[in-house]
Amino acid sequence: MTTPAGEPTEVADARRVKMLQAAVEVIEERGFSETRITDVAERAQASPALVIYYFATKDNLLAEALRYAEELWYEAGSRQMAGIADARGRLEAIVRMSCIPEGTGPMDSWVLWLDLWAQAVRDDEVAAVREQFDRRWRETICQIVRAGQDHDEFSALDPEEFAMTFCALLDGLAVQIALRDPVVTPERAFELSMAYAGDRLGFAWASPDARRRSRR
Amino acid sequence: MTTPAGEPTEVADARRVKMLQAAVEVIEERGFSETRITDVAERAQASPALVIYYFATKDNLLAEALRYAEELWYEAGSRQMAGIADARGRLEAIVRMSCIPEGTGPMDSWVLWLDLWAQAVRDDEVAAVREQFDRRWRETICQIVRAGQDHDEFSALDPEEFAMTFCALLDGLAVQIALRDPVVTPERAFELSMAYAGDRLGFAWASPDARRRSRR
DNA sequence: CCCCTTTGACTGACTGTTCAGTCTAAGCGG
DNA sequence: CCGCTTAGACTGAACAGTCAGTCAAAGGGG
Repeated sequence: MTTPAGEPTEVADARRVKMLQAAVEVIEERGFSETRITDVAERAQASPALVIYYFATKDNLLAEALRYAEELWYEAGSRQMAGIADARGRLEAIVRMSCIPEGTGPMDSWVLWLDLWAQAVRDDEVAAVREQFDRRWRETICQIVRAGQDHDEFSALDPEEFAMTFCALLDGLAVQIALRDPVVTPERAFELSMAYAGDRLGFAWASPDARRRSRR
Repeated sequence: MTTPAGEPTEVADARRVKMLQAAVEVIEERGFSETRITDVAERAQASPALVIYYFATKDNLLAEALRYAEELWYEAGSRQMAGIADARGRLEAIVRMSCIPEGTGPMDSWVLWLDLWAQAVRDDEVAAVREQFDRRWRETICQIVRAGQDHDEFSALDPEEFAMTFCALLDGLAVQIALRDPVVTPERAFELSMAYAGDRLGFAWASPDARRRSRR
């Protein structure tokens, strides 16, 4: 066995996290397949050999880095929603987070997800991370919808179906945002998402172009 | 200059296309970054050096391969829509094509698009291909909507806005389909897309679970 | 003979991984 | 308190393999 044995020390654990953090950053900058162990090692102030010492193989390092990033994203989501009582507000918070990059933490954009998807096609380990992430994401939406329905904030519709469609919409918009499409700006994506949610869930969403709508 | 000079011969042009076709196939099988010149050369029954002779660099080859694939996809779309008179039918045809893999030609799935997106983040040439593709795709949807509105098939809404949202929805669903998500099957994606379109554009879409809906 | 096409052989650069061994700190018998 | 041992953390240097791109030369049609 080359990996650290038995119980991980606190020191070793901190190192591990530092390397994962570094890996996430490098993947974002250079892309998944262009990420070299040396880059990660440099950023984590360690030698390439040490990185292998901790993660055994490059593939494993990258897979764990994606897992770590997913966890970060999810925690950020929970933090955004915390303290918001009404379902509509929670939905808005989460949509805003998903559309408008904030620059908090190492996940300042969706570019990582594009790499994740591309890799998930052929890499089973990455595919598992992707699937779990999507499941959790849909489940989060589902819970918000159900809570809103219980408090008569939202109209009665199948939460599963709504989540499936809504998450797909958010994913699709996220692609445009990540690739900086000149037409689909983050703000526009946010408005479109909320307009859809308001329409389906039955709440009024005051969009900036509400004037045009109110005329009809 | 190492590339074939002046006017391309018919023979040389056929070779070129064969190589592009081969490249697309290899990219689909192995992924963009794992595609080696040797693989493409082998499949096109040529030597690696000849591939370089035609395309100068690997990056150029791959970029042109993506352009070629985009063209194929677009032609397939036109073929699907040809002969369908009503806008609703054309929309349905195009959504079906985008959701349900057919296996016609080298584009038997969306996996290529995931690679395209991931590469577009850092490669300007690929980014240009992506942007053009998206623009054309949205424009196609726009035209269908406008045609439908002219014949009073569809209700009056902003075609641009609809196209933006609808294309994002299709993209998001395509991701799930390409990654074979156990929940979002191709048929389900097709139904969800058409349900959304019917809802916004104001036509009745008889979904398989129409019984449940008609009860309320 | 000339020019375009094609190739096999080669190379130079890159990079994941191994390995032999160093350094540090803790455990422990005396 | 001291020396000895052990184990984990860590590293520099080398290895082995890969792969894009080069080049000199051959093939072949006009």
